[in-house]
Amino acid sequence: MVQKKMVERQIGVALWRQIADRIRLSISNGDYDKTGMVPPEIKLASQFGVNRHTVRSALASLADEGLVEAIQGRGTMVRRKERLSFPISRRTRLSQGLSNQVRNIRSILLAHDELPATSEIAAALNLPLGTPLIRMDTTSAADDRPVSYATSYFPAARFPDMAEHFGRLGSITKSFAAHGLPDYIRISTEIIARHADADELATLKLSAGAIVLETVAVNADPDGVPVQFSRSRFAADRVTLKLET
Amino acid sequence: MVQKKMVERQIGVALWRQIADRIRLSISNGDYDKTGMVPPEIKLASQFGVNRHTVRSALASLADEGLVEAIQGRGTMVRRKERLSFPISRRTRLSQGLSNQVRNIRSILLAHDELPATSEIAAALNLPLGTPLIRMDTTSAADDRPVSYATSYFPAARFPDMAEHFGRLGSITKSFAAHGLPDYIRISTEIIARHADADELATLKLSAGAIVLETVAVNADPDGVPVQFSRSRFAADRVTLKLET
DNA sequence: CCGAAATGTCTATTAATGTAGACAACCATA
DNA sequence: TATGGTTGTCTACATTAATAGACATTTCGG
Repeated sequence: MVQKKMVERQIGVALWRQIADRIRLSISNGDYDKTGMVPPEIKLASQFGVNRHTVRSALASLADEGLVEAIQGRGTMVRRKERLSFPISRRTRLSQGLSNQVRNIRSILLAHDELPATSEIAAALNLPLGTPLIRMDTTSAADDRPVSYATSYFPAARFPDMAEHFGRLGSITKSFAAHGLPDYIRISTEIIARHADADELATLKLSAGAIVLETVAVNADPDGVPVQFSRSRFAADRVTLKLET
Repeated sequence: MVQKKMVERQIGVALWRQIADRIRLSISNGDYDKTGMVPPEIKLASQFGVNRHTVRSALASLADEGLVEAIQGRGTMVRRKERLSFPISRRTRLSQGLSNQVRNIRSILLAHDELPATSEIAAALNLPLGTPLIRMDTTSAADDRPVSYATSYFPAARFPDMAEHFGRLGSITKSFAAHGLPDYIRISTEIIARHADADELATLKLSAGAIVLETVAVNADPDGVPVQFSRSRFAADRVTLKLET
C-alpha cells in the first residue's frame, strides 16, 4: 500500500524532521496503542517513500525527546504519548485546570523587571502610555516537562510586589490574592501558531524547528479593570488548548 | 549590533526557511510599516548571522508567496501584511466575524458524502455509534485568499439536505436555517497547532512546511443538542484566533 | 551625471542531508 | 537451536543547503 500523505522535498524542512513530526502526531493520536510499538523502520521507510536511514534519523530525534525507545532485535517502543489539555475559560487557572492530568506542576520565575508601558500594552490594560509595569518571565512544567513560557505585565502601582510574591508562591492566582485580589477573569485571548524561536526552544526544551502556540490574554478584576497582560507560549506538540464556555 | 535571537543550524529546518518565517512574522507584526520596505539583504544577513545568499533564498520564497517584491536598485517592498483575526465565541459565525476585515468571503463545498459515526464523533455528538452522518469538506477564502479548510459532520436524520443547502447558500448558518434551525451555539472547542499535510498545503495554497491551526468544535442547538462536529484548519500565518467571552 | 546603495547573477567551495548496500547484533519463537 | 525479523553500524556516494567573493545592473539623491 502506498501512503496517501507522502513527505515533501525541497521545502526547507528536512525529510527526517517531517517524518519525526508525523510519527509524533501518530503517537499522540494513539495510532500505535494496540501494540505500543512504532512500525519497523523498513516499513516506515516504504510508507514515507524514503530510505531507511532517513527514518532512523527521525526516530533518533524522537528517542532524544524521550518519546520512543528503540530496542535492538525487537523494535521501537512508544514511551510517552501525552498531550496535555489546557483549559482556557473566563476563569483560567493553570494549576487547577491541569491538576487532574498530571502529578505535579511547578512554576518558576525566570526574570523580572520594571518598565514603562508600550503603546500595545497600555492600550490593552487601558493605562496611559508609559505607566510603570512589572514584567515577569515565568515558565511552568508539568511532571518536570516544560509546557508553557509566559511573559506577564502588571500595573506596578497596584501590584508592586508581584515578582516577589510569585517567586515565593509560584502562582499568579496566589500572588494576586496576596495583593488583596481574590478573583480575576479573562477578558480577551488571541491565539497564533508559529515556529519557536531560539529562546523558546531553550526554555521549553523543544527539539528545534518545533511549533509553539502563543496566547495573548488580558485579565481583569471583577470590576472589569485590567490587571494583567500576558503572552504565553505552549509547546504545540504537548498541549491542546481547550476552550470552555 | 548582534541580533539576540539567532537562527539555528542542524535542526532539520533550513536556514532560509527559518529566516523566511521570521521575516513573515515581522511583516505581520508591522515592524516594517514605517518605510514599507524590508531591510536590505546585507543587513538582514548580518542580523541573522548568515550569508547574503541565504537571506536571498528566504526573500525569494516570500516573493513567491506574494508577500514581498524585490526591486533592483531600490530594495524589497512589503506587498501584503494582513493577518485575519478570527473570532471564536459561543456564537461563532464565520462571515459575520470577518465581514469588517475583508471585502468578500467565499465558501466552497469541496466534497460531501454520508457515513456512519465513528466512536470519536458519536461521543462528541452524543449519538449511538454508527448513526448516519453527513460529512462535508468546505473551504473559505477571504478576498480570494484561502483561510480555512473544514470537515464537518451533521446527523443525517435531522439535516438530510445539509450539503445541497450549503452548495447553494455557501454558509453553515444559512443551511441550518434552511433546516429550521435559526440559532446554534458552540459548546466546545479544542485547538492544536501542527505542520500542514500535503492535502492542506494544496487546499489552503500554502508554501510547504507551513503551520496550521486546527480547531475541533461541537455546535449545539439552543436546547443543547449537538448538531455539528467540525474540524477546521487555518493557515497559521494568515489568521489569529480571537476568543470572545 | 557621478557615486552610494541596493538587488541580480555567476563561479567555486564546504557542510548538511539523503540514498544505497552490506553485514553485525540481538530477540522471539517454532 | 535454527530462522526470520528487527535495530545498530559502517562505507561510499549523490543531492541540497550554505558560504564566499566578484562583479553587473538599477535606482536615487546630491
